[in-house]
Amino acid sequence: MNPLSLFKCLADDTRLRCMLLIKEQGELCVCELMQALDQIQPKVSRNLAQLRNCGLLSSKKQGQWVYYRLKEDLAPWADDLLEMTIKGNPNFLADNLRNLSNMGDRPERASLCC
Amino acid sequence: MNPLSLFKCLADDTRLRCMLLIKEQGELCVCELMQALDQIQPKVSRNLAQLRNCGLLSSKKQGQWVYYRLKEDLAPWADDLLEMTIKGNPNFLADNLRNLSNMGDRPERASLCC
DNA sequence: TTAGTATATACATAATTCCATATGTTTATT
DNA sequence: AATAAACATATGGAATTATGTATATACTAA
Repeated sequence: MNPLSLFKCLADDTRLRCMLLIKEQGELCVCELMQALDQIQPKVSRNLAQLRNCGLLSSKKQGQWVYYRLKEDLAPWADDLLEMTIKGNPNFLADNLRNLSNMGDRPERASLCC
Repeated sequence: MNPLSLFKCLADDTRLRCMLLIKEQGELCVCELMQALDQIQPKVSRNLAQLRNCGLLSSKKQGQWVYYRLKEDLAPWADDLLEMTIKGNPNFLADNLRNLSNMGDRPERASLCC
């Protein structure tokens, strides 16, 4: 992960919020991100695909849902950078996290039930 | 300094290298950055102006030269982020620093002579 | 099998960003 | 005063990026 690629990925509101929300929440599926960001599905999906292609996210399919999380081998400096961004901007995700917690019928995770 | 603005500023090769070089060197003038980056003057100048307009850099004129440095009140998380980027990518600036040290006739700084 | 939900992607267009060239301003030098 | 160096900026156009719509795939449930 070279720094220019990382910053290009983060230089878009949708992608930045996706990355930070996933960093905070561990993993999220597309429909949760749609709700959190209040954005239509193709927009969210397309940007997540881009983040995965750049090596920032990985995805796993579970039933009808696709969960995205930080790539397991993400460079430590990049991971720290995300954390620092969250810590340094405590209100940046406030609306998105509220939308997420207001979401009814969030999909159950394998990690929660097994 | 909101995170999206910062990442947009850093999502360009010229601007990213300018920021990291200035972070490392304390302050640099336009002609030094031209040499370090091997880029023409209007390109460097334009991007520095953008970084200043976004609140990342400040400039001071000294004789015929204009020196750029990190804005004094730059948010600590942003400053730390730059440092982390440098530390996490030790070779990223190698070529630029070599170009800089090969530069003959670097302007003398007030900070060095007074 | 049919219908519905979740996600991905193709395509055309809109919006943004980036650039080289040309030119202007300021300062230093002769 | 005339020339040159350092820097800034305007402009038109090129290139990149982002978007909405439409559609396809995969899975679930009835």
